[in-house]
Amino acid sequence: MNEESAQNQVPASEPVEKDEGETTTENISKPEAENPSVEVPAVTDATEQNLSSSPVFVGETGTRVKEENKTVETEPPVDWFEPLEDDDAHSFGGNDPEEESLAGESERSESVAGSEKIRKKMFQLQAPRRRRTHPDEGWVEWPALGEGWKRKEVVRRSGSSIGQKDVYYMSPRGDRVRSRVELASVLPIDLTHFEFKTGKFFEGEGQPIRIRNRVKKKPRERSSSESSWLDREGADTPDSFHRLTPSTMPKQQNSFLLNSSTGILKQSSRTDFGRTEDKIRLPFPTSSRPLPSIKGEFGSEDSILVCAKCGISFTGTWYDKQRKRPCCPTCWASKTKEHPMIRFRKWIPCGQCVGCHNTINCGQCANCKHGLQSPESRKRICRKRRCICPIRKSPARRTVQQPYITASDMCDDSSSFQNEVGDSQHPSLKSSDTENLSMNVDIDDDDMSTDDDEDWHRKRKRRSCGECKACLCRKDCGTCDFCIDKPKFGGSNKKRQKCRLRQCQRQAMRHLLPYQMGIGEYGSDGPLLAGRSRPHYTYSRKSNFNSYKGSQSGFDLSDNEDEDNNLQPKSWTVEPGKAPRHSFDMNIRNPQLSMQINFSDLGLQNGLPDRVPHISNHNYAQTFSRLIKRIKKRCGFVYSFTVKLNW
DNA sequence: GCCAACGTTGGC
DNA sequence: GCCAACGTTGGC
Repeated sequence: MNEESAQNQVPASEPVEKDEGETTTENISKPEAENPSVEVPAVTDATEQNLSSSPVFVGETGTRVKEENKTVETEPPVDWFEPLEDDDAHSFGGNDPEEESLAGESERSESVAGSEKIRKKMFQLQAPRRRRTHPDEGWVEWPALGEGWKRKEVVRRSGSSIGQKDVYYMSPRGDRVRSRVELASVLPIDLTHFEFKTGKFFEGEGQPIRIRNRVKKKPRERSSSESSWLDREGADTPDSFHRLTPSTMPKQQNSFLLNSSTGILKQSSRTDFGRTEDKIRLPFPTSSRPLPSIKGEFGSEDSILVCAKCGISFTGTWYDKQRKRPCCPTCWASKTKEHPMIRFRKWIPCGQCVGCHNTINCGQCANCKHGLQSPESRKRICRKRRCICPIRKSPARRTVQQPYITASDMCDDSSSFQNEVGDSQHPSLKSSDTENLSMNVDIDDDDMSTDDDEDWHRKRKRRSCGECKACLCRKDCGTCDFCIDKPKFGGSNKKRQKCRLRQCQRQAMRHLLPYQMGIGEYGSDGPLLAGRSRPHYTYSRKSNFNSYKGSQSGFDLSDNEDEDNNLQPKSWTVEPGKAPRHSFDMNIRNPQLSMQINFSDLGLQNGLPDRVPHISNHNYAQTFSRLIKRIKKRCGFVYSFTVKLNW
């Protein structure tokens, strides 16, 4: 490093160069050493200060641009190929219009720029200050491409792609080439067997011409949760144009596990299984290169990144949501920005537990047999190899006060995890969350397949069995509260729930079911009381109910109708256009409290007189009396009703 | 991109 | 504990 400093003839008075010298990696020093004759012009102090003191280097202000342009006249542009902090190595000193525009974009937003500055300053505390290299240094004669060609490798030391090594070529005419495409345009030879990264030609089957290391993913191989935000974020972020491996990120995520206690990053069961490794690999590090230790030296290996969140180095090209900083798979999985709290919504194998470490299929379990019977079908992981303490991942709408749970934390003591997640004191685990967690942790055959995306998909679909009458019904009743809420029925889309009539009789949450189901209407078609349990069922009819059925109560209880229909939602819904505007809540409660309806209160419950002449208390009484009779007739017992009338 | 609807949470 | 509200997902 000192040697390199000497070679670069860096003035000792330049603090940046001093600092940089101490952190320069071999990746840089090597080519420089190989080309010691390269003369490194001195950099003016003014420029140096500008470049070192501000995290925004490209056109931060008009003055800045002018200064830099002025500098260009007196000396070569500073590191035209190496990223300046936020830029990546593809930047050619702002020659790339796209990059220019992007840089300008970031600068136009003061708030963004401000936060960026803070972030960069913080990041600089972790990462060594980048060392500026001269554009003319580091070039190595590269006769493989012909006489006069030069090659250079540069390791990115900043920006979101920090740690990545870029290869550049320079033609005898001075054309700088940074990609195969550009090379092809400059060098009119057959580059079929030329590997840009290594700069070598391969013949025959020596090596694939270009290893993309990408999996041609089916749409369903990536959950929309990830794809959506990946796409969204990627589309939003300035550096999205050089997003590296977006489509494979979710899978790659599964390929790493971070033990927070040991700090060891290791490949997970996914890779251990050997199934995905063939098709999913990290894009930059070679497969033969061992994964770095937790203390892997920053920048000393290809694609070693330092997680901006936890500070752990890792291989790959993981970035946080904004792609602004490196983000290790574990932190990435959390999909939380800065907050150390995460919320799990999608299960991924931890890679640490017994199940994940088991690499041998038992051949006896249902999943193994399933695979043997129908190998073409979706593979299910052997039950013996199934992760017993999966990590839940995916972004949450809101950050919750949940401790940062790592794979190792859960693997070390999965029971504690269970206890932890079941802690009723935990805000995120109260009420529905506890149920959801227990629901998801309770893994059945399909819950932890080899494809966690499918798992998630199934979880989301588990509210529908697809077989019951309700699931097979494709038509909304148009009258239940959920239908009325729908925009197509003129609703405000606040409830956003499926028609009650179409709520799965087996798996829908019970509070979404038609109330009759709670007392056995669908009992013959599926397990009773399936889904999420609630103490009682409430069906609200608020002011968006504009009318009332001719039967006055909204309950069509005529005896000459099919009884099933009478107990279908449409029987208790109101019909638009006929009537007094009111709403009511009817709670079905303890069966032992039947016949507790105080009919005399019905019309006056809100202290209001019966303002609807043709609907008297007596009518209500009759209506509900008939209703109760019918329910009693069908079910043998009667729940009590609490009816609230909101006029 | 639209839309149905799943799943979650704050307010009550 | 309930539920209105709505962010988000997933199908099309």
